[in-house]
Amino acid sequence: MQNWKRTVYCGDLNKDNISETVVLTGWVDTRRDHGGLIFIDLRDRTGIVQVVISPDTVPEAFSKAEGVRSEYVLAVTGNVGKRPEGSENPNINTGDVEIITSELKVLNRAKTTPISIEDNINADENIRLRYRYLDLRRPEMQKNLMLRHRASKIIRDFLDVNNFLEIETPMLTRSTPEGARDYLVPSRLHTGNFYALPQSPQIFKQLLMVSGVDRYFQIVRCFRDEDLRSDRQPEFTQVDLEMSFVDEDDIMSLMEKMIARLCSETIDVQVDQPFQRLSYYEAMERYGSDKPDTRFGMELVDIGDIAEKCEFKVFNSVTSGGGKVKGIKAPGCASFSRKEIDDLTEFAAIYKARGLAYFIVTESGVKSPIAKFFKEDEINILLERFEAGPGDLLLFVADKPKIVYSALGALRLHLAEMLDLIPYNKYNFLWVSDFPLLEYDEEERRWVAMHHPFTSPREEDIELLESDPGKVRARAYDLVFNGVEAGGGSVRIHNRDVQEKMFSAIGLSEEEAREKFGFMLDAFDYGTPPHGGIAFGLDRLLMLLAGKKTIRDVIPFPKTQSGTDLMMSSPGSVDPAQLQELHIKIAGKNSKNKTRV
RNA sequence: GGAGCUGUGGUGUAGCGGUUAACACGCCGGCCUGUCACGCCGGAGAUCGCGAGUUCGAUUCUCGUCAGCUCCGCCA
Repeated sequence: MQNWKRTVYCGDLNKDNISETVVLTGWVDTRRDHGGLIFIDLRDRTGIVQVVISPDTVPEAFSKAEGVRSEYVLAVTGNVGKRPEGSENPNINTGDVEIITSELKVLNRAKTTPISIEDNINADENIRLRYRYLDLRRPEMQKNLMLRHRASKIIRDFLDVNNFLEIETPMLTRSTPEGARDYLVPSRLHTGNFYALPQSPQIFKQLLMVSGVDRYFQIVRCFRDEDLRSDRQPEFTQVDLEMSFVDEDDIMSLMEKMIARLCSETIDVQVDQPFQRLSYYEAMERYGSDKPDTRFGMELVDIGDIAEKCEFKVFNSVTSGGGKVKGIKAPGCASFSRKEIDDLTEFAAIYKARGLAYFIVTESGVKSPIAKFFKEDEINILLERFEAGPGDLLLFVADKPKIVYSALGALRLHLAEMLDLIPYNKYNFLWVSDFPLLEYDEEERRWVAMHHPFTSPREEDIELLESDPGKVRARAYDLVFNGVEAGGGSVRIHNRDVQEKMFSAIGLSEEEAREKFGFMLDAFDYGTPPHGGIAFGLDRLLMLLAGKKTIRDVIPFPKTQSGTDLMMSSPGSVDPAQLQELHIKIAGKNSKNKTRV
């Protein structure tokens, strides 16, 4: 009686195993049938190993092997043999050995798969998502799953050693004002009332500090019902933590150690500490972004002073109206055609820039429709400031600061990508800090918290909360990783008076504050330690560590851009009886009740 | 809510106002005892996302629609 229990993983075999008898299980990666000899590459999550089946020695196994096809599930018993001289395969880890089959069992058959199980396939994401279980069978996706596991484990171990307690917080919680749109869950026991899924465990972790937990963490799913992007999913995972009796430097320096360890132990990259720090204002001025990609230069250059004096009306009217005029140098792009420059203008228009002025720098001077508005010395100062020489192209945007930043910031990234100026082997981390506590929301016509309403203002700015809210600086910091916001946190308000002032600054009435956050204000009355914390987007960290362009590649079962799951067809309709039980009626004729097949 | 790109055998692509819709991989059958992108021979497989319009004729042009992706808005 043959025992078919696996004794070893395919990818773990090497010279040391030679002459061992092993039992392997796995999927048929490829089958090479030479008529008189069959090779099967057997694959499991560790890799592949070549299995040889000879008709002379094992005719029964051979005839079974003839019927085997790709992705069949097999168990193979055999001897680990050294490959014949010259037939080693240096391309695979197990290439020195092969399995001389003695017995073979087909555990299951497989239809031809809609996508092939190999790396570098170019299949439509549509199909990959519909057959996600097959997509995940591909080695690169398996690698991502393993990376995810490794990363969580490294983080968990690091935080454990540093005295953090892993504590779970509720998933059924309540909707609070501010922030993203909530996912709601109807309450059956309380007709007409709803739970909300957490956008983050923010309030709970602060209350845990009140409880004396001192250091908390959680690797936790969060939910935000907003539109999706390549780095945004409706449910995503945060590495969430909070510490008592610390200031921002304590948090940042500990987190730098954690991130550095994560990088070294997952992708063997050593990152320098301390991380670079940049103020929000400096980040916006130099990169046009609060999450600058600092792997390359191409910084924005301010020419407000020259614009102010020049004859070009568009420029000087902007400066006199409180706007900004800034530019960027596209190195070696003087040869751009009219069409290419038009395309850049169109690109800038996405960010509401009304125009894109340009200077083409040549040996014989500057060519530009607006050059005539500038004096020669103004042009020279300008070229010097950009360190521009013949062959370069200068691009300018004049507008409200916000538009100048976002248009040029995006243009900077766009050009860098176009010109292949981004060193993809670099891993740059930086902290952006000194954010404004509040920003004015034109639509709602009120101040809103830039981070969240529990972020502490700087001590010396507290008095400005009432007089000049826009000037108040927050004790907040974001971790930026290769131009992606990978995390953010702050020192929190731990004082009832300040918290009430904050609520009032964002236009939350006393009644509302009491109704929505009364429990929190109450908690602050019972001895709340100073505390602060941070949360990282685990999916984004993994995306960057894995060198992927979207977090979907590091999420086992992600949603499409329209928030659907193509594999299980969610969201889906529910039985009317379920709705009735919840006292819910679907209003409106446009209610979608279709089920995808 | 908006903009752009994409949609052709199982997969990835080519193509064009009239084609027998082409190619590669895969698949099926045959041959093959050292391959590993195995090789050789043969074969099957596509109402060109869906709907309407223009046209003698639409996979091709136009409009709409659906789906996927990228982005703006949104995302404390």
